[in-house]
Amino acid sequence: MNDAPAFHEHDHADCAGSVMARADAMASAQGLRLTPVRRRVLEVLLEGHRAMGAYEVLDRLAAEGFGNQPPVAYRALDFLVEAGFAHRIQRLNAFAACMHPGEAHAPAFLICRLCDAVAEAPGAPVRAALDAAAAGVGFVVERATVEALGLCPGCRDVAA
Amino acid sequence: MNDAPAFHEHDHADCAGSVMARADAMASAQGLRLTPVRRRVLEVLLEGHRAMGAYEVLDRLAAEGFGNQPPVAYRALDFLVEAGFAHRIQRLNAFAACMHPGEAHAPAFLICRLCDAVAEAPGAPVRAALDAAAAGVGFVVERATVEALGLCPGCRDVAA
DNA sequence: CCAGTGTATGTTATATCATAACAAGTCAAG
DNA sequence: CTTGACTTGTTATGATATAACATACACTGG
Repeated sequence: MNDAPAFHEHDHADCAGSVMARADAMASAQGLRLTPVRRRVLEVLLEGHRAMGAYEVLDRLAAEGFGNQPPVAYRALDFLVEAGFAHRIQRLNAFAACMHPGEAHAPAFLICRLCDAVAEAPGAPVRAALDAAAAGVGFVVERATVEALGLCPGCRDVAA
Repeated sequence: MNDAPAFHEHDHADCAGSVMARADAMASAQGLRLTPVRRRVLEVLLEGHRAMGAYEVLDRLAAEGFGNQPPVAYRALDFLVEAGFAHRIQRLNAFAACMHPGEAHAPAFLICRLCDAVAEAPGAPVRAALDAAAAGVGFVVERATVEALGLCPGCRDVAA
């Protein structure tokens, strides 16, 4: 976990497939049920390879014969986040597939303001700095949200 | 900017007053108009000394004869955030007065999940770590959101 | 002074994001 | 084959946020 695949050229079908395979393995190993709806939501997130709103995901589900009410999407998304298969991007009120399921990580998100791509950067050093700052005032950090808005390599070049 | 006043005992009227005075000075210096609505919103945030939702602020405004529609609150809050007099806390969909107006800072927020107090911690080291991680993949960080959810000193003791 | 311009405020309406509560279906263990 | 845990579906509503337009205010140049 030391690069940000979303910003590189890559065989996306392949990368999505491998993430999906790892998620399957993890789910089996932990007794989590990756049901059709949940599986499909994860696939949709992987296909999009970007942060997607719950209602956007819901539209996809509805078009494929799943339920068409918000809780259907929110429940599947909440499950995926809880299981570590997806992340919630607070800044966008949106969700993105985790590209490193199973690997312990404290992700920092890099959000391109032009193309909306979202990449996970190694967040451990960031988290360490945050823990240190918090410890200075006696605060105990349980969960951290680290999100950067800016320009990805491609859009930076285009903008220049 | 090297502590988190929200978690300490302090003369709050005094601290709010001094922040307000600094905001006034800054606004004058920069030609920003700290109008009655905007001023009152900042006062409300300072009085609460915690993150407040836009509609909570709006209720206060409405009770005092200002407009009672959402845009009134959102516009004032957006102005304060833009001017650096307040911060938006993404995690809570809420706003908090900036306790260090005018000082350059990259705040990291410490949010107590029990008492909802919000403090600003020194975020420069965190930001530096984030910039480094982003630079590794060619991403340029323009704005960063760093928010930690956990326990403040007081609630940690109570919980123990 | 006062007309013109830009900014701020107020209001109506609506868009967007999210969850509570309950009903019905699925499936495996006993 | 029934019970219990979980998942999915649906209805309804709550919470957060903004678009669009009208009105009021305040400064500036004539």
